[in-house]
Amino acid sequence: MAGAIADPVRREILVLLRDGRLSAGEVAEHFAISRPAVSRHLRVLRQSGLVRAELAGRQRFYTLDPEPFGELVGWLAQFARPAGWEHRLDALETEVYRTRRERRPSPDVKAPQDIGEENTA
Amino acid sequence: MAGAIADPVRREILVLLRDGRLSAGEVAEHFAISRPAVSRHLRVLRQSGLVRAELAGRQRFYTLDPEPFGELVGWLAQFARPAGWEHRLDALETEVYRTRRERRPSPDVKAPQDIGEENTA
DNA sequence: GTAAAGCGTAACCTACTGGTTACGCGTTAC
DNA sequence: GTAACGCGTAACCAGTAGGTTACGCTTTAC
Repeated sequence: MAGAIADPVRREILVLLRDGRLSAGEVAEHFAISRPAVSRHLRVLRQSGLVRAELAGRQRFYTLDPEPFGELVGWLAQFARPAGWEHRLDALETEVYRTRRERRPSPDVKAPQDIGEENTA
Repeated sequence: MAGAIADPVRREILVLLRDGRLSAGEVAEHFAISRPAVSRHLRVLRQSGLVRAELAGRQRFYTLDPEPFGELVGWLAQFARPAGWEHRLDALETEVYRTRRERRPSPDVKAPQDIGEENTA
């Protein structure tokens, strides 16, 4: 997870995906490096759970998954000095998880199909 | 900055330092790796501004600097879905910076002496 | 059916990272 | 003054990360 964010290209991919889903090719267009290189960055992001891929014909659309970010923020929270920030972040994290559950009400709605990933975060 | 957090040893060092300042040797005791290896991790943390060293005789005491954490949290905030979290984090960040200023009221109080670092964050 | 498009994987190479041991420098102890 | 302590740096080495090109598979277009 932290390692996934350490790379500047991956961070930029995350920013791109912030505004909506993009196909692998659309993501690759934004970079000077080769498409396979971008493809591997996307794989790292997938495996750390920051991004989710959905198959649509011969294309793969990538979407942000906000959940793991809350996890990192939760870890960072223990280092903040000002009293109160930690509690507020706890509430915030809870909110993140709740929102996630609400976004996936029934797991059998598989249109489009999610691609399985080991999630080695 | 993000790279500094990516390493598990460095993350554990930060956790150790959370409860107060430690000398380089005390930090090293907690790990199975050699002292020079720990020393280099401490240097990375210093250069990314996450940690500050103060000279005391032949010892070097390390302290957390909470400020850069707020920076990372601020970056992460843009990826959170639930409405409201971003604003609350903005306020939180402000609080971090304010607290930091208050902790260093006069820069000419140099006892103990801070060690300069390029801060290549 | 055949060609092209869209992605991913494999194999390879280089550069960096993180570990080690050897060493040097300043500080404390005696 | 001399020895021991605390810590950092230097030199070296192995493993990993990130880049490239070549290739293969599935889907769309004709």
